[in-house]
Amino acid sequence: MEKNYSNYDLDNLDIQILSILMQDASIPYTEIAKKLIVSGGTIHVRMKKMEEMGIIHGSNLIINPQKIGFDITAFLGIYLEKGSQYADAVEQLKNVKEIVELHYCTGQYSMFAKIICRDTAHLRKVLNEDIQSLKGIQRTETIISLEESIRRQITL
Amino acid sequence: MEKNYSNYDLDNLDIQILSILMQDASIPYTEIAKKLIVSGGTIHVRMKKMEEMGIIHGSNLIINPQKIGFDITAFLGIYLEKGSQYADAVEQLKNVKEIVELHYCTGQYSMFAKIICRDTAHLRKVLNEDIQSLKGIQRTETIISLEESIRRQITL
DNA sequence: GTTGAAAAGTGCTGCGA
DNA sequence: TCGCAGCACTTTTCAAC
Repeated sequence: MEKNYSNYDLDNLDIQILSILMQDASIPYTEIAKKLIVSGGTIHVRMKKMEEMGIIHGSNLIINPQKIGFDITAFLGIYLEKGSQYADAVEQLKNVKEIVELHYCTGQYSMFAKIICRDTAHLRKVLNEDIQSLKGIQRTETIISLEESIRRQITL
Repeated sequence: MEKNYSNYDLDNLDIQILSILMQDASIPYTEIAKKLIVSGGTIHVRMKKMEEMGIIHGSNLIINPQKIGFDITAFLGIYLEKGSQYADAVEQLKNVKEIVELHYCTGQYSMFAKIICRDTAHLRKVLNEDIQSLKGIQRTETIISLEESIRRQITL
């Protein structure tokens, strides 16, 4: 499905389309076409090209977790017993639904996760029962977010 | 715009609509209606209600930053000289476009940021010139993501 | 609150330049 | 390769249940 393009054959038009759609994916193609002074068909062709290039991976709803009862966002520094257990740990952690992001990284932690829970009891359950009990995980450090001050997309 | 609803008057239908749309926001209402065996109009009414409740905040494109030349994802632990400088620091950090998330949090760091940069030179510039030079910021700790193993929405 | 259908607007495709 | 025009589909609205 994914064709072989050079990573950098995006022109100004492509970038401008992305910039608009990254802020609000529900803006119709026809309106973008008007703004950029091209036809709607052109927007369509460019979008299709960028999907084939693997730049665009679909779209998703921006929801506010707190409004549906998920009150706690936390970051988790994970220490592995051995670095070589990484691939295994990832597979196990994929089953923990509360993890929304997981990174393999430099620095003191072997891995770094972002998790979203309903309340403190839920967080404790996830930490104790779902994560710290996994094979290869030595210990974890928890950072709880008290306020999300900024949340946005990159600027092109 | 945002009406006063209790935070928990979501029924099963609302939850199911959210679950479907959170995975792919481009699925048409008519198709959701078929799956859940209700009419398209009902989906529309429910979505409007959830927007008014502030649960849904729009939609956005899922893009792959690496494919458009943003190769480095990093997390930044930020130490403030005084905790009281938080509000001020947030205002300043809003001007740093490379920051995509910023949290006020518990633990050793006063604040915690996620940043996306083009390359190591870009990262160094952002750290030295844009962030560490700001008033009130004592020092920072950088964690670079070598691989994003998991990236998904919460499961309802 | 839900339904079903009609009206308005959008996305997609093929032809021409 | 791009732009235009027609068709199919989706969203939105509304009267009735």
